[in-house]
Amino acid sequence: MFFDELFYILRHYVKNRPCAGHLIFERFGVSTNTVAEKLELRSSELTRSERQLCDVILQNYPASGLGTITSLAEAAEVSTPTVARLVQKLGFSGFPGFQRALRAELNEKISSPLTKRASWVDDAPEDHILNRFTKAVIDNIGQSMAKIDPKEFALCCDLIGDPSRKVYVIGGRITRTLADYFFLHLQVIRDDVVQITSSSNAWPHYLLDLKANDIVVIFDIRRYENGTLKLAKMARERGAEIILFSDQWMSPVAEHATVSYSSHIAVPSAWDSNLTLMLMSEIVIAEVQERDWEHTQSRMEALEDMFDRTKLFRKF
Amino acid sequence: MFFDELFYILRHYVKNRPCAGHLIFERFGVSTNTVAEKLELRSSELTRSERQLCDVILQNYPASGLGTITSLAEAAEVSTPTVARLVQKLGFSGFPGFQRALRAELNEKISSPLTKRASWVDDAPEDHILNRFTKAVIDNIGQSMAKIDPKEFALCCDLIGDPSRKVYVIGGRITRTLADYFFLHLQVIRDDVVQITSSSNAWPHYLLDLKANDIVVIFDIRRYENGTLKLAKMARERGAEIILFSDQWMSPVAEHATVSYSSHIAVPSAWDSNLTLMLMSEIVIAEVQERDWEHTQSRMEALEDMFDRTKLFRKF
DNA sequence: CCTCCACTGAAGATTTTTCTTCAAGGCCCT
DNA sequence: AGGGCCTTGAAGAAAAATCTTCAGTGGAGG
Repeated sequence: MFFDELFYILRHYVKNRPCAGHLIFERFGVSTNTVAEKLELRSSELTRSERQLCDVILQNYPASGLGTITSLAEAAEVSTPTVARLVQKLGFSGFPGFQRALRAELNEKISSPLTKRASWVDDAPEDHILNRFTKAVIDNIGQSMAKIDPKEFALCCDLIGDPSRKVYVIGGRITRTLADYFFLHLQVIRDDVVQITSSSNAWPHYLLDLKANDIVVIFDIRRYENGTLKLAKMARERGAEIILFSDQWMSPVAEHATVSYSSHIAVPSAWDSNLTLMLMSEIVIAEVQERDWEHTQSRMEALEDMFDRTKLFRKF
Repeated sequence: MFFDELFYILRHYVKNRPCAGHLIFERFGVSTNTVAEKLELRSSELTRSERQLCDVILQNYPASGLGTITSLAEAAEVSTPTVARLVQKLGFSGFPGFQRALRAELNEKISSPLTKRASWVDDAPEDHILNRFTKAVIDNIGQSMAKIDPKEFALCCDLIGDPSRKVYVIGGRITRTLADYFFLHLQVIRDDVVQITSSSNAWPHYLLDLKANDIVVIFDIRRYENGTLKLAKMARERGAEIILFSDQWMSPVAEHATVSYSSHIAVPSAWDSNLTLMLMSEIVIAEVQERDWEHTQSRMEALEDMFDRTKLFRKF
C-alpha cells in the first residue's frame, strides 16, 4: 500500500516526535482503538526488535498476544523486556493491561453486532423487560446456532424428508405445543405423519405400529419427563431413529437419539423460553419442504382447495 | 430459580451415566477436540457450581477463559479451586494448559475466514438455510420490537394480570399452538383462564359465559380466519377487552382490539414464522408473572407438589 | 579508529497467579 | 435423626509470571 511508502519516508522526520502518526490520525477523527491499529500506526517509532515483535503479534492476531509475555518473546525471538517496553510504548500500563485490551477486542469481534445491541424497543429503557428479554433471546439464538453441525442438520432433514419412513412427533407438558406446531407443518409437506398424544396410556398403540427405520421426533426440555425417556428407549429398541429437540443441558433422551439439537432456553423469567426450539423446528421444516418443493406445492394446493370449499378462511 | 434446585437434586441420579452426549458424537465420528465441545459433552458429570462456571465460559467464548483464573472465577461467582477442578476434569494439566488449548482454537478459527461474523452457524456458508433463516428471524424480531409502545405493553399486562377479569385464549389453524402455549403458562400464573377450542361449534358456549371487562386474547395471522373475526366482534359487543397478537399486515380483528401487536413473520420458507409472536407472548407472560410474583410462586409450588405426587417427571 | 548513544537481553526482585490442603456445610441414605 | 459422602471456598504454599536494573553490544557520527 502506498501509505506504507509514505510512512517510511515520514518516519525519519517524525522519529524524534513520538506519537506523530498517532496525532495525524487523531486529527482526522480516526480513533485508534484496536491494538492492531495502534501497532500499525506507531510502527514508525519502533526499533528493530520491536518491529520484529510487532510482526509476530500481527501474524496470528490476537492469539499470540494472549499467552505469557515469555512465550510471546520467544516466538518473536526477542527478550521479555523488549515486549514489556513495546506495550508500554503503546500506552498500556503493562503486559496484563495489553492482554485485557486484546480480550476486550476479541469479545467485540466474536459477538455479532446484533447481540451487542443494547436496546430493541425505542422509548423503553435498556433494562425494561422488553429489552432484557429480547436480548436474552437473541443471545440464546446465537449460542444455539453456533453449536449446530450442518452435517447433522442435513442428516436430520434427510431422515424427516424420507417418504419411506413414517414420522411420529411427541412433546412434553409444555413442549407439546411445539410438537403440535411441528406436526401441523410436516403434515402438509408429507404423508405418514403422526402426532403421539400426550397421554401415555395411548402410547402402546403407537409403538405397535412403529417399524424399524421410522422416525420419532421428540421435544424434551427440562424438567425432562420420565415417560418421554421410556418412550424413546422403547422406540429405539424397535429400531426407530430418534430426532431430539432439547435444551442446552440435554435431555437423557439424547443417549438414544440419532440427531440432537440443544437450544439455549434461559431468559429473565420464571419459565424457560421455547423460542429457539421453535426456530430450529421452523428451519428444519423449511429445509425439508425445500428438498421436494414440487411435491409439497401440489399438496399445499390441494389443501388450499379444500379450505376454499369449506370457506374456512376470509376471502377479500 | 427454583428449577435449579430441582436440578441439583436430579444430578446425582444422572451422574452415573456420564458421556451420554459423548457417545452420540462418537457414533458419528465427531472428534471432541474443542474446549467448548468438551464442556458440553461432559456437562452431565458436572456439579452445580461447575455447571455455573461452564455456562459463563461458554457465554462469551473464548475470551472469558483467556484471562486469569481469578477473573474467571469472579465472573462465574465461584472460587478459584472450582475453576481449577473443572479444567482438570476436562483433562487439562492445569489452567495454563486449558488456556493454551483455547488459544490454539482461536488461531484455527481466526485464521481461516477473515472473521466477518455475518453468519450464525460456523462451518456453514452465509447463504446456508440455517444462516439465512436465522438472519430473517432476527430482522423480524428487531422490526417487531421497534414498533412496540411500552405504554401499550404495560396496559396489556395490566389487563391480563387483573384477577377480576376472566381470560379467554384463542388461536387459528396454526396459531392455535401459540394460544395453547400462552394458555399453559397463564394457567399457572392465575385463575380463571380458559382456552377456547378451535372448533367454532363450541364458541357460543364460551360467549355465553363472557362478561363485560373479561379479556379475550386472540392469535391471528394471515390468512386471517373468518370465524376469528366473528368471535372478536361478538366478544366486543358483550363488552370484552380484546388483546390481539397479529402479523405486520394486521388482522381485521385489530379494529375491535384494545391492544394489538404486529409481529413480522416473513422468512425464507413456504410458511410464515410464528417466532416473533411467541416472543411477544413469552414476554407478556414473564411480565404478568413478575407483577405478582408471590402469588405465582405459591401456585407454582402447589403445582410442583402435585407433579411430584403423580411422579410425572424424572426422579432417577 | 574512537566515542557516544540507543538498543538489547541476562539476571534478579517483585508481584501476581496458580495450585493444594483442609475444614465447613449440605444433602442423601440408612 | 445421625453418619457418611460429596461439594465448596478460604487460606496459605508453591510456582510462574512480570517488571526493573544494569552491563554488554552494535552502529552512527566525528
